Amino acid sequence: MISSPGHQGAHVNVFLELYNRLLSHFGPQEWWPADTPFEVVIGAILTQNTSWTNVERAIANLKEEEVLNAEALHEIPERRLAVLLRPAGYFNVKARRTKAFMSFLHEAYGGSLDAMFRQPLPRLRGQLLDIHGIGPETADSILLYAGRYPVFVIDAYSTRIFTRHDLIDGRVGYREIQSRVMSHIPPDVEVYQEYHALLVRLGKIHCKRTPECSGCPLGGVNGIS
DNA sequence: GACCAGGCACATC
DNA sequence: GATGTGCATGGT
Repeated sequence: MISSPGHQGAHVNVFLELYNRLLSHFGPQEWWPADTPFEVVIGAILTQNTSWTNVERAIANLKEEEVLNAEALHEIPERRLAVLLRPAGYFNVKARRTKAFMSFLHEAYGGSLDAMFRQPLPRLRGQLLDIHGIGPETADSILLYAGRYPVFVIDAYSTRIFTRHDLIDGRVGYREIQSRVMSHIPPDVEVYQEYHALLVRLGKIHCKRTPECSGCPLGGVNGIS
């Protein structure tokens, strides 16, 4: 639990309040579900607009074929990779994106994730965004969960929850939402990881389509349930 | 059978 | 800059 610095009545940090309530209600989520940082990176690409259970099947295929490593994934033909990625959906797209990342990793860092993660945050974030198929959420997931950089990940769930509870304006962009959150939460890798995971946990069951969102564990955050 | 899932690139206006 | 569309499997 994080305590709010200026907790003197009128100015409550609603982002912090939300985090504390989620943590109390659900407990630690212990994300990202992966054995290695490399697996986090690949999972981040594969989970784009896709349920995690489908990603798990594709990851299992990669492990089965023993290609879930920097060398083998760089060598494997895109066509054959696509077959293994089939259960994750968009398999042709994701095969291309995975190969694009592998090309970058080898050309820029000799295939070494450790070397890549030695780069300063702004530089590496820019490099990741330049890779075909890696957008803001995928880049930030890689940075936070694989590289342990203190960046907050914004996704469809967090956007919906923040909007629904009136913590942000519904139409602002990714960077705007991200900076809004990060300006309210001290930079801490563990907290950022946990917060994002908790938002996904909540988003799977609430803040979806019904206006009432009955039974929401957040109750009165920002006066809105 | 419709709708959804831990996005992104690209075309068009 | 905003909006629309293709990409694809598997669960509810």
